[in-house]
Amino acid sequence: MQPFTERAIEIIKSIPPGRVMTYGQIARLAGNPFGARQVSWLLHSMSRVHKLPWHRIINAKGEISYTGSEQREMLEMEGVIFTKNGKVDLHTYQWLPELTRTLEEE
DNA sequence: TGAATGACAACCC
DNA sequence: CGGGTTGCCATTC
Repeated sequence: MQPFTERAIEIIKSIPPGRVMTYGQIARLAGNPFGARQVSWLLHSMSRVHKLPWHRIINAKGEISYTGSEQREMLEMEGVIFTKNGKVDLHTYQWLPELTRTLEEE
């Protein structure tokens, strides 16, 4: 298992409810600036054994990629509001592990 | 071993 | 803003 994978998993697991992250964001934090695709691969591959909040991972456009799942509903259930375009306001809901506690304290 | 694929991203038109 | 193209990386056939 590569460090990238482990770190990515750690990051994903650290995403609190009602928050989302983009593939690229995770990839960079995990050490692979261009590993956005590996994150997606990682997700549907590892989510089987690991209990990862895969539904909190969306693309850079703030939209759901894997339509055909209940991802959207799951997020809405956690308090994420979708625009009429079916997108998420990243500026509001994107999770930033770097800053954390300071900003997100309500 | 080489080619194709993927729950993406950035860029260009 | 939408659609098409290119780039990057790891996995699978």
